[in-house]
Amino acid sequence: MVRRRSPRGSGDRLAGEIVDAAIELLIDAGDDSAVSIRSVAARVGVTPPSIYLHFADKQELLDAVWSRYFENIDGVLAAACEGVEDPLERLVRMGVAYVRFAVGAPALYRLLDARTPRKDHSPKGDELTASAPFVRLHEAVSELVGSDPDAGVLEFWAAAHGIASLMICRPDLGWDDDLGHAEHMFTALCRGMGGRGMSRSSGRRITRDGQE
Amino acid sequence: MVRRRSPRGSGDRLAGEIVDAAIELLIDAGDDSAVSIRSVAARVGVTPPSIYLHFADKQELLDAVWSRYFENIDGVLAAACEGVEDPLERLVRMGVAYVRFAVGAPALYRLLDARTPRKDHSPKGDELTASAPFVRLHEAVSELVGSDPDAGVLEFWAAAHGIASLMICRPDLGWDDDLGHAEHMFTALCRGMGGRGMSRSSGRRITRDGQE
DNA sequence: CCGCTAACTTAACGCCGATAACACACAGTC
DNA sequence: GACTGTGTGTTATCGGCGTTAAGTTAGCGG
Repeated sequence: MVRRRSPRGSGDRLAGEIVDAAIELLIDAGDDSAVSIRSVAARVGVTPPSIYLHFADKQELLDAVWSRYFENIDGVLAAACEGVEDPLERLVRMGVAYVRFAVGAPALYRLLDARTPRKDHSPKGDELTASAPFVRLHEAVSELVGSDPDAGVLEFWAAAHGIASLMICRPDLGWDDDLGHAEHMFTALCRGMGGRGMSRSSGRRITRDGQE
Repeated sequence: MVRRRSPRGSGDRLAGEIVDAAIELLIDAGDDSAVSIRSVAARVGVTPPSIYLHFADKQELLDAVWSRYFENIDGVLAAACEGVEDPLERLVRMGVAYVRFAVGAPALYRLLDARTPRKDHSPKGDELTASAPFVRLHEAVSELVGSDPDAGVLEFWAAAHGIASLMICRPDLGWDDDLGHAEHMFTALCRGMGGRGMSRSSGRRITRDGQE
């Protein structure tokens, strides 16, 4: 594969093509084993070291792929609950849409936990809290629950992720080939959250190691 | 490191030592990158190809590691809800215990979804359904919910996995360094499930691709 | 046309998972 | 006690991986 050298100012163009190529490889193979620096480079029509002009290492490339992929989620959530007023129903639909989005491109979705957490990097909690899908969920949760909607969003997301993750990596568990389980779980979760005055803290503090 | 050859009958002894070594490496490094066929072999005191006398490939070794690790979960669940009668409370405690178990050894827990699903392997749904932790959860869910406890268990597990997975690979999300979110989520989920007569199917069928 | 530097290539390092071919020690047989 | 088969490993090697150092080429300002 041939590829003309980028004109002087715009070497960054290659960065985009690299991300595109990685996404295509992930989707085609349905498996991250097909994505190597070398295979991505070959697909773009360039030599492997060129990748490093634009990404510090492979993980940074995969982060970029994840970002590009995850940008789409907000549109999906918006479409899922369009015209639905009831906050519980909105949440259930968004949850189901999230799971559908995830299982629709498993190899891409799995980038979420494929990465080993980097210790060096600052807490991105704020950046998440400010993201479009988060605020969208936040609205609905706020309407549904009395107190601590932030916690509700996080837990809702965790539940959605759990379903998506298990459906992807343990498909042999009786998911009935549809999203009924997802819908059922979200309904239960939202009904439970919607209860009046359930506070998050039960008084005692539950530590990670079980001590104290 | 030296190692005497195993006596004639018991070559399988090495298999156990290999699994031990892999577990130690995972725990020490907190990261699967430290586990290679070579590093495991070195730790056992053997050459790399010897691994293949006992495991077909690296994935099979990791599966064995996962099995050994996951065998402990039933004891953890049992201990967590010992003496607790209320099924909702039992479930919440087991859920919290599950998450604590997972985050306590993240590198080990992550083996659950590190593996790319193998297409060739038969549905292991039955084997899960028969497993000790599953039946333990099943009991509690059955007491709590009217219909379809199997679905309840699966969804409960998915929620637990979601929390654990996110806490491990996105520690920067405001988990408050305790398991309060887990407890809160399980409480909500169980309360929602415990409701009277919520059926799983809503009539329409929710397919994965959103068509029909 | 000159020279600078952005954009990319060539070559190589060390590690990886995996395999083929070989070596050795012990068990059973005669 | 020598013979042989086989379980239990080792040696040597393959191709691929992520990554880096050093070299090359092409476009743009002067």
